[in-house]
This record gives sequence, C-alpha cells and structure tokens, in this order.
Amino acid sequence: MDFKSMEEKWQKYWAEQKVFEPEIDKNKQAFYIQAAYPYPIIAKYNMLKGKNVLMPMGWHVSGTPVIAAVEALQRGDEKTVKMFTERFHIPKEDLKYLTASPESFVEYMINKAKYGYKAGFKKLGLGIDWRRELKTIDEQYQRFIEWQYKKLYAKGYIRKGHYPVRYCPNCRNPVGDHDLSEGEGLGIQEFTLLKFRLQSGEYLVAATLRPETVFGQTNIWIRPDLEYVIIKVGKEEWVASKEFFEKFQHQKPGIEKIGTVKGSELIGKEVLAPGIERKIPVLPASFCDPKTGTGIVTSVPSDAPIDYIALRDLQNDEELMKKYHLDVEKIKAIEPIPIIKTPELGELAAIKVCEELKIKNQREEEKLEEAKKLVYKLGFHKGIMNENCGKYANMPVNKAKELVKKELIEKREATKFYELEGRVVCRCGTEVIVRVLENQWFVAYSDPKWKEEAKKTLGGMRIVPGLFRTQYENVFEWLEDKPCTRSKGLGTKFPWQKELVLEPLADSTIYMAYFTIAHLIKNVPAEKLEEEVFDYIFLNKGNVSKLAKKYGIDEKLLKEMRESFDYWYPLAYNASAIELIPNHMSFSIFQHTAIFPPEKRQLGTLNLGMVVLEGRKMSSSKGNVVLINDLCELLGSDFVRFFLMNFVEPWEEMNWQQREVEKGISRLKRFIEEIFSIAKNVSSGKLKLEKMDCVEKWFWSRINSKIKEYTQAMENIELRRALQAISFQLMKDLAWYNKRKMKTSKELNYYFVKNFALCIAPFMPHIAEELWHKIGNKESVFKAKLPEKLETDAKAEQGEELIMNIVADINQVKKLAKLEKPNKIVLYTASAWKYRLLELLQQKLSEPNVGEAIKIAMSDGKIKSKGNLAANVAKQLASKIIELKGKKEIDEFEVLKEAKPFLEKTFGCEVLIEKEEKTEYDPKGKAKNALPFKPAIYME
RNA sequence: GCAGGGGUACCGAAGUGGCCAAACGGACCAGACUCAAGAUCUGGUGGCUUAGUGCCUUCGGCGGUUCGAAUCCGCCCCCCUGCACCA
Repeated sequence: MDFKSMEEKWQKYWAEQKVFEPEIDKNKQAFYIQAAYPYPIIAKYNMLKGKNVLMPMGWHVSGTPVIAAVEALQRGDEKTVKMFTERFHIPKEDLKYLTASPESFVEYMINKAKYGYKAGFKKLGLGIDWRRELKTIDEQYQRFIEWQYKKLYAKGYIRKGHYPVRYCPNCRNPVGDHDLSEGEGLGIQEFTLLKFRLQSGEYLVAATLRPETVFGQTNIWIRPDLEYVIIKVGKEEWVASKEFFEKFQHQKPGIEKIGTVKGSELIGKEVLAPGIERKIPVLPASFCDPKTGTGIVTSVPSDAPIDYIALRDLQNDEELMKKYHLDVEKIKAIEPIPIIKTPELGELAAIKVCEELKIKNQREEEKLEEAKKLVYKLGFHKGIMNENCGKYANMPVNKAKELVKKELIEKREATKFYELEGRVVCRCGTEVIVRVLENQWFVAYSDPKWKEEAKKTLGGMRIVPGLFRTQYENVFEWLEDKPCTRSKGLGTKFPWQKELVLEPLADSTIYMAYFTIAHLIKNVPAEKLEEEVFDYIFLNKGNVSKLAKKYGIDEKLLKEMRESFDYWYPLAYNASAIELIPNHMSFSIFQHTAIFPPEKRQLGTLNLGMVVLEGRKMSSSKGNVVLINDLCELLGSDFVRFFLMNFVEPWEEMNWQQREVEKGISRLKRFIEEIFSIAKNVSSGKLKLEKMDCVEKWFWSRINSKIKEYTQAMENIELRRALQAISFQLMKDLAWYNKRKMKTSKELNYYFVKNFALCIAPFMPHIAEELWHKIGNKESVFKAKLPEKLETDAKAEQGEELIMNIVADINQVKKLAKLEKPNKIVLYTASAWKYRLLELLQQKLSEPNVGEAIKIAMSDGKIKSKGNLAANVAKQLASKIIELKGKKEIDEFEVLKEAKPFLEKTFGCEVLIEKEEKTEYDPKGKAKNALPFKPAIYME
C-alpha cells in the first residue's frame, strides 16, 4: 500500500476543509492545548469526543542560543557549519541568510528551510492551526510581554536587588555551564566573612561556612611567611590575602588596596572575636591558603579537625612558639570549647573523629579532609547547640547557622562573601570568579501572598501523571526570587531599564493567552498596543468604544479578541518536559495566578519524559540527533507517530531505537493492510446480535471491551496503554476471529473497521481518514464521535476462553503423550454436581483453604455421596478459588458442540463431545477428571 | 548535600497482597514453509518433573508484618532528573 501518497492526500484535504482551524462555537466545549508531541494525540482524541479543539504553535527564540549559533556561523566554526549543512540539509549558498542577523536566521529556519521544524511538523500531520503562529520576537508579542511585566510590577512582584553570578572577567559576562571548559556544575557558596578587630583598629577577616561555630573560637590562624594586603573597605581597613582582594573587588565595588603586611608581623597579637566579644590570639599555621577565603582562618578546635590538630601541633612545639615570642603557658592552656552536641560524636566532634581516624599531624591532608566532611555533615543534620552558645542553646545547628549569620551581619561583625565550589574556567581560558550584580531585577516568587494563591491554583489543577504533584508542591515551597533580566540575547526589552532584556524563562509563562488572539492581532501596529488595550482583551477592563477611538483600533476587532480569549481560556493542559517542573511549569502557574482571575488560568499540566536516541541523550552539539522530517520520509509519518507513542507512556523516558521500530513496522503494516482488505467487504447495516454465532458475539464483545479500555486509558493520558489496546491486542483478537469464524458478517466487519478508524485516528490520522472514507463516510473522521455506551458479553468471552484453553491443553497433552497425529479426541464436560460444588465454594470460601473446602463439600448430601472423588474435586477447586472468583456457569457442552467443526479442522481428526456422567466411550477413565471450565481430555 | 522518580528474567518493559515462574515486545533456540536466504507461521527460553501436573529457586540487598509478598513496613546500596541565569 502507498502510505506516502495517502499522507499527502489527507493533509491537503484537512487544509481545504479547515479541520484544524477551529472557530468559536458556543455549542461546543472549548478545549485548548499546547502543541508539542504528544499533545496532538490528546487534541485529536478530544475532537472525537465532540470538543472544539485549538492547538497552536509558536517559536520561542528568546535568549542566547540563536545569537550563539549566528556568531559561530559568522566566524565559520566548522562544527556548527557542518551541523547546519549536513544535519539540517541547508544548502551552502543559503548560509548567508543564517549569518545575516539573528532575525534572518530565525525567519529562515522556521519558514524557508526545507527540513526546518515547521516543515517537519506539517509532515507529521499534527493538525496545528498555523494562522496563530507566533515568534517571541514579534513586535506585537513583545508589547504583550511588556504588558505582562507591568501587571506584575503593579502588584509589587518585580523587585531589584543584588545577585551573585559566575562571571568571566575577560568576556565581561555572566557564564553558564555551557560557557565553561572546566568546572561545569560547580556552584556558588556563600561564606560568612568574620571581622576580627585588632587593637590598632584594622580588621583581620576570615571566611567560614560555619558561622554558628563562632562560640567555639579559641584563636585565629595566619601564615607567617605570607604577605597580606591591607584593603580599604568604606571607612574600615581589612587585612586579607591578595587573591581575596582581587576576587572581592567584583563583589564590593570601590574597595582599594592601600598597603601590605607580612603575616609574621601579626602573630602573637590579640583580636576581638566576632559573636563572642572575647579577645583571642593570632597564631601561626602553615595550612592557610591565600587562594581559599582570605588566607586567614578562624580556629574552632572543637568542631574543625584541622584547627584541633594544628593547635595540638603548636602546643607540642615549644621552639615554634618561642620563635614567634608567644606565651608558652598561655598557648598550652588553650582548650577546645564544646559547642555542638551530636548523638554519634558527643560534644567535641573534631577531637573524637581525629582520634578515630588516628590523625597524627597536619600533613595528613586526606584524612583531615575526610574528618572535616564527617564532622560537618553530622553537625549540620543532627547537631544541637549547647549551653555555651548563649541564646542559641538547644537549637538545631541547621537553624542556628542562619540566625547567627544574620545577627553577625546586622551587628556589622560579618558580611557575605561568595566563592566558587572549585576551579571554574571559561572557554576563553580565563578563570571564572563570582561577581555580585548590583542592579539585578527579580520576579518575586518568594512573596508569601503570591505563593499562597499559586498553591491554591495548583491545588485545583490536574497533574498528569499524578505522581509529580508532590514535586510541584516542593518546588512551590522553596521557590525564591528569580532574576528575570540579562544583558545579552534575543527577547523583549525590560520596560524599566531598556538596555536589559527579559530572559527566556521570563517571557514564556503566559504566552498561551496570546495564542487565542495571535491571528487577530497580527495586523495591528505594535505601537497602538498600550497597556489599556490588553487590559480590555484579557481582563475585560475599560470601555471598548473609547479604547477603539483612543488608539485607532477597529472596535469589532477588539471585541473579537476579547471574545476569543474568553472562549478558549482557561488552558486545558500546559505541557512540557519533566525537568522543567522547577522553573517553566511552576512559573507559568505563578504568573497565571498573578495576572488572570481564577477561572482563566490553567486546568492542568502534562509532564513529559525525555527522548533519548539509541540509548544516548539527544544533543545537537554532539551530532546525536535525528530529524523528524527524515524519519517521516523514511518510515511514513503515521508509523513514526505510532512508535513515538508505543514505547513508553508520555512522561517516561523514551528510547528511540530505529532497528526495533523497523522490525515492528512490518508487522503493523500487515495488520493495517488486513484491515483495509476487510474494509472492502463491509455493509453499514445494523448489527443483529441475536443472529450472531458464538464467535461473532465474542469478537463484537472484544472490540467493545478494547474500546472501553482505550477510552479509559485516553482519559488518563496513558497513551501507550490506549494505543496497545486498540492495536496489538486487537490484532490478536482479529487473528483468533479469523481462525475461528465459520462465516463472514459484513455488518460486523463494518463495525470493526469503523471503530478501529475512530480509535486510531489520533495516532494515525492519515490512515484513519483513508479507512473512514473507504467504508463510505463523506466527512472527516475528526467530525465524527467515539461511541459512548458499550456493552460486552461475558458469556461469549468465557465461552471463547474455554475453546482457547482447550486448544492449548490438547496441544500440551499431544506433546506429552507423544501423539503426533491423534485419531480421535474426546472431550468430557463436568457433571452438574461439580458446578454445584463450585458455586458453594464461591459463596463460602474466601481463601484457598483445602480443609475448609472439603468440609463445605461434605455438608451437601448429594455431593457427599460421591465420596472420595468429591473430596478430590473440592481440593482442586479450592486451590484455584481465587482464579475462579466471579466465573459463572456456562453451557460448556453447547459451546464445545458449536466449536466441534473448528476443533476437528484444527487437529485434523474426529472430536467427540461427551458429558462426564453420560459417556459411553471412556477407555482410560479420563472423564472423571473433568472440572468446571476444564473439560477432561482423552485422545488416541 | 537537598528534592523528586526509579531498580522485575538475556534486553526493553507490564505488574502494587493470593488468578505470578511473572503480560507484551525484542533477542535467542527448535519445528513448518522454501532449492536456499529472507519474510511468515507454530512451539520453547530459571531448575527438576508431568497426559493438560507438581515441587524447588527467583523480582537491587538485609531484616520484619502476613496463612500467603515482586507487591505492605524498616534500614542499606545503586541509577536517573532538577537545584536557578542554560533554554
């Protein structure tokens, strides 16, 4: 069959008939969904349920990727050029369109590229309303985004503050992971910078991750051989390493170096320690690293293994103490101060761990590192502050940490200092530092009122699959203010600081509302789209006539836009990848909540799994991509669609394996072709149930139960389950029906083909449409409705099951008895009393209890009279009682009699159907083995 | 580290208290068809047994609850995703 021309034919037909260009229809319920696989399936399914379905498509081109690609092409980057010319099949002479400008790049990739995304989506037959297409750099769209941010600003949700970022001093730009050649994934740590005042007024500064341990400070460490710098910070003078000064410049503009001081000059002095207002000595240590923190370290021997060991080393080294003219007795008298208690390590964690690990001196760096991690971890999770910690006594460490930090900063005894978790290097080769951006704009997702309201919205939404709800709830809990502007990239200019651009996650949260009017607003000049205009369209504020006059926009058009938004909203599902739950998906719920009234938000979210290719992550930079266009070309779009859905449910990770798909396709194609051949022999007359034989009733019942299963699965967005029910499972039933049937019913054929076409339509629209018309329909299959009330015939299904089991059992016995070709097969159905016994057991026995079963059997006089056999049967039935639950008696004798010709044909010999108690032919005494639903078998 | 999701036979993957030695698909093996290959069909794929059976071992590990656990509870190990300026 020529599936390819079938695709073209129906795509043309749909376009002509405007099947996927919905107009407002008040008689139909609106169903609005976003377009990305697999929504088209859900969209089409809802059409078949009689809803008016809108599915638009847009292009999110904000941010840096487009710019980066254009720049790479401009400088002729080989890899990038190769990617575009080979992977995306772009002719070399067309590259000039890509390098001309980001806008030209976008235009070309969307509309001109033969293998571009749009072409691919069209090829897949997605059914998108292209009239509503938008790009995030469209002028009108940008006006809409401006409006959005003005609404947020008015509510106080746009705020300004500082923000630490990873920053390349050479490129003069913040850097993300993809900009790095080393240190991907390393984050920013927030250190507390403690200030220790010298008698002379200057401060020695030390960075720590454990501000709560200030209560255990006994001294501070400094490297005698190192030259420190003196820095002017406001009115204060700080002493720290040169490396620190260089880094801190980016976090505190305006500081300057005003001198230097040798570490050894500071040894032996006393400083006033922050948080405890006690004087402690400055002592020498070799482990202070100028590159880490400030090169000065505060010493808490109770909870920092290195401090403890260094202190002990010093106390044992009188010569060293004398060298620096230290008071030996005083130093020796220093003792760790217990401050934190954990069940595992007691009150002096560092000492305990050093002893356990048998750390001898400062040179055992690896062991010290291990000890530090252990103490830190336990202390943080299980530690409780003790009575030496003043008002923080009895507080868990993880809580005290924040409070102590806050207090120290408020008392100006400390400040914040940001440090990278490790060495991070930009692609340009420069080492990355942390810079604090002063004028960073934020969206205040931390706002308690907003959070509350957003949680309410979430509470009323449908999350598919449901198991992700807790994740959303957690995200909502910890979501903090999110920076929303940046200096580089495509996108909308930030209204209050035009040199900044709204970043990509900021302009993609309520665009769904824009789609409802995208086709109408296209020709309205952007400059007319002032705040009030959108206020009217989306919030129904103001007077239309006045607005129309004031801005020179057609009043009818304004009303139409208003009506369109009102009709299509709320959105049925917002859908995106699972990894976007912590940002895009949650932001979208927040922003809908902030801007729109409760009845115009979102009804649900659909969370989709990743697609991996042959077991590896898809990545265009690594060349591990496959274009949907190429796939459709090769396999046919209906088949691509089918297998995209067939592997896993939408939210699970899908591994596209070409070989497996190709194998599966041939089977599927045969099935489809078989259905087409059935479609040649149909009659649309009504089914006459009373005239159908057992097999036909069975097939009819199976079709109905599969449609039921399909419908149920579709409602739960279990697309794979739905698809399998209607394809592979039905395929099996069809095969059995073909084998079993005694005559052909055109009506039943019609019933089968019609329902198959309907159910498969969301998945394989072209094939469905072809089938639909083949059996005589004149309108699009998408104008039809799925059947709703479906009956099944339990007796027919049980009867056929009996035949299937008998066939399997006969084969089994044949094999075991080593009878290649039996001459005669005799089947004996069970006596009435056995059914009677089964009924009793079904009523009285809830678990497979043999003793109880025999008791029940013997309580009935008639059954009891059968003696040993009765006990035996009771035993066998009891062990299968759960399996037999709910099975009702059928007339096995009649069923088998009807199937007799079939059985004789199948096994190529005479088949006798006998009743256990009436049989005259039972040479081996097999008849007594008969059980309900399990006739006895004898063969020779 | 924190949060969320997982670990099932050779592989992918169903299965949430007894119909489970575990659906379905792939791979593999045997048989049928064929000159042959491919395609297709039939059967098989934990072990031992057997006229359609029965028993033993198995669902990341270890313990527990239960007459009964892949499924429920506790602890542990491993994998995936996200953790914010990357869309």
